[in-house]
Amino acid sequence: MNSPTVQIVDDDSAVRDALQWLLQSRRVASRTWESAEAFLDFVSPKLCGCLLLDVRMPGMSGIELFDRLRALKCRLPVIFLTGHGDVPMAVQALKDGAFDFIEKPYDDNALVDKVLAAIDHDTRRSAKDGSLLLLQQRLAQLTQREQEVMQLILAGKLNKVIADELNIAMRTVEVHRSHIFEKMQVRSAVELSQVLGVLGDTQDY
Amino acid sequence: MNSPTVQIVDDDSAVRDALQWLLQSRRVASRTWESAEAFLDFVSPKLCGCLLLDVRMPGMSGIELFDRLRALKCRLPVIFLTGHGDVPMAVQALKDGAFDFIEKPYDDNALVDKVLAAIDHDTRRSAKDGSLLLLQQRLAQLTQREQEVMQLILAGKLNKVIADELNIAMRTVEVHRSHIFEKMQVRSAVELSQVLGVLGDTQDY
DNA sequence: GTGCTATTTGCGGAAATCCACAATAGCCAG
DNA sequence: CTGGCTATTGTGGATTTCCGCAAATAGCAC
Repeated sequence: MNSPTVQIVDDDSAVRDALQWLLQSRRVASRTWESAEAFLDFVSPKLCGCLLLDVRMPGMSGIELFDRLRALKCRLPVIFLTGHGDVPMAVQALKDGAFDFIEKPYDDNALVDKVLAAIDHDTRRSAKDGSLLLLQQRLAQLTQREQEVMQLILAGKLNKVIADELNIAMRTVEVHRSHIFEKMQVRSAVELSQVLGVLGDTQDY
Repeated sequence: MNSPTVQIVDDDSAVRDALQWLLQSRRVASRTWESAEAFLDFVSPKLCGCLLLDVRMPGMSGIELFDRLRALKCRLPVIFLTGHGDVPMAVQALKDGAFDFIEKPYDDNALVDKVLAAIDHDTRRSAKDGSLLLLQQRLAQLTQREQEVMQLILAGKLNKVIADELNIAMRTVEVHRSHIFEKMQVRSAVELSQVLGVLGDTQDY
């Protein structure tokens, strides 16, 4: 969809311009916002790249915006910018999943490096999310009954046992079984268990 | 093995005593060290609990000790203590896997909470490591050939195909297969794939 | 050499899976 | 009401898995 872009949110136009100029000089696309509210109006799950976010702003603070974005499931990596060396805040932000926390004045090269790292991280995450989504779409194709049967298959139960537990004929289980394999695009219960295995560990940083 | 203990490393005896007294008053076991070197001599993989570590010390710094511990695969959660609000250092430490980063002067209750959280984290990690170790011990029981066969089973291949690829009789594959299930204490290829699935995601914080 | 383990193979049968062909029944949309 | 989807079941056969019984070869340790 979109190409990786750095979203810059800062109330100080001088900072916004400096950042945008810096990134532009390194061939990194960016877009600026003068308040958390303005960006929040624009935010969409399709965004990719990263977010350069000033902590202290009139109105909604960067930290507040960060919380809102998390609530909105926006997974954009966030790099905080702050002029006030606040260790507890930095620690909390990172523990809450912020990608980085930089003090102003910042070093140009260091900042660009961190931005590039964040973009790279987001690119990888998007790819992972993509295959995860594909998997979930396949899962969604399964009918209710098929999902029930699948659970029992993954529990390692024999068709005979599954038939018993669901009070249906073994033949019916066999039919469901083959439909499940077909829809999930696997050829055995082992493969099924493996492709579904990655669903458990959806972590970030 | 050991009961959870807080290892306190600080060159200032007043700080050491204050921390130990504080923890003792909350019924948390602790032990103190006056230098990174002293602790490093004592460290063992059996330790559990957490590490309260002063950043700035004569000789080896807390950060240096932290690096050494990581190299030694010591998984003890580390809470840094520092008197100098250094945001970049805190950020780097957390990104490197430190559990927390606290500024002096610290709030007693907040510090104890973080210590308890770290101990809790370590306890969970130990449990996870334990079952992981058990799994690896079982894996180690498999002979070379059995491991080869297991790989192919996990690739979803039929016994017939496995026999072809290894240039052995199908019956041999069947024997290996049953030995594998027996040693790994599972009753089907699906279960096998599931118990081995957790091996992929050995992460921390 | 003897004993132990790993690796290999064959035979034969019980049990389970996979599948094509065929059919019944309920529900919902056009 | 007719066509499509879902769920269900049956028959019968090909293929595969699982397993006990039996046994041969090779390497390694005591």
